[in-house]
Amino acid sequence: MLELAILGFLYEAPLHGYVLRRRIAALTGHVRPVAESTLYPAIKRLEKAGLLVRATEPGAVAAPRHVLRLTEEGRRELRRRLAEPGRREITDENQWFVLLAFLRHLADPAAQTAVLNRRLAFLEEPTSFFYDGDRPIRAEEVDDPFRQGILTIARATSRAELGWLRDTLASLDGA
Amino acid sequence: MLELAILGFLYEAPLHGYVLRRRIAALTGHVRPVAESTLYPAIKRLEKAGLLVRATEPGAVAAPRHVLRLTEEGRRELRRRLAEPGRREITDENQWFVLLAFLRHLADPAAQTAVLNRRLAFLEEPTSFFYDGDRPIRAEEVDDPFRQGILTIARATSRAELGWLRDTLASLDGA
DNA sequence: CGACCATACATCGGCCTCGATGTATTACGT
DNA sequence: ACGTAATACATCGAGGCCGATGTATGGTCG
Repeated sequence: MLELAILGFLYEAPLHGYVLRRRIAALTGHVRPVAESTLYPAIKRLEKAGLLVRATEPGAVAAPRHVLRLTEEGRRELRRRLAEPGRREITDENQWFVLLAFLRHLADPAAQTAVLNRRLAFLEEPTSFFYDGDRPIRAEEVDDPFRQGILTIARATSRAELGWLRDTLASLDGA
Repeated sequence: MLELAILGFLYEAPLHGYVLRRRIAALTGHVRPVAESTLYPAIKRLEKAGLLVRATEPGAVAAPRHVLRLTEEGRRELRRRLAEPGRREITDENQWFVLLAFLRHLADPAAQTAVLNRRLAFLEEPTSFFYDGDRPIRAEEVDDPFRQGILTIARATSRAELGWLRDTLASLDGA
């Protein structure tokens, strides 16, 4: 998820770590902040894997900056990760949102459609949070107001996303 | 999050690991599956911390089971974690849902209200995913349909949850 | 009667993440 | 002149999570 965000932001323009950090904080930080001690090793990993290169520039404001730029391999890797997301990226809303934030970088509308269809299939699987044996329990049956909340909120989210997905798939198909 | 789920499920009744695993899978598994190799060490940690004890029973169907039971300290610890959640449990929907699933075990309605109010405060902070400098960008301004989706879905979720929160807070206040 | 699946638990190595801490510079208020 | 905050990067140790793999047993189905 972190690596995807790094690749995604660098895909558009080279950035140095500090700005990258603030972009990531804006994207996912209110929900799941990323520590600096997680970001910098992640950058190093990607560098070691040949997905990005660093160029040291004198610091405009403070210490010298390392401007990060994706290599051609890095650009391919982002597109690959967008086109072939793991199951977690599809099911976990946090990770899914990161993927969505960069899905525009997949040039082929058919590839974008394929990814959205995977999410659609996941959302259409009937799932609950609570079961009576194998039978999913509906919000109306639960007497605990907090568990009712979970089901209510999840249902509203699902409904909104299904609507958006169908609209977007239709317009991708039309285009 | 995992530990909270273990404590929460065991709070109501002693269970053995396998059943516990299936309960957790139902609660969070469709979004974020928990590997067995994560669950069993987590149980051990809690045992080592004196929060639960194991009793070996001959297996009804297969191998012998370890029936897990919370100690008095374990019960206190669940209530403590519910009453004083970390920031992540408030902001991350996945973790928040786990907390909500067990919030009923907090006997005091005032304590429940306090937790819901923390979530309310978080949801009322104006946040976006994308910024133009410091100014949050609204869904209507984004031309990328995928980023529009993120904002649309997040807004729908937020609206639904705010409605539920206000209703629930009102009824807790009335009770 | 043999294959396979569900039950039930466990370990190991590798990797990722986090909190704490450190270094250095510039800007700003007071 | 001095403290504090923001900029900008980095390391380290502790601990958590995962995939792979292992060990049993009992039930089901062809």
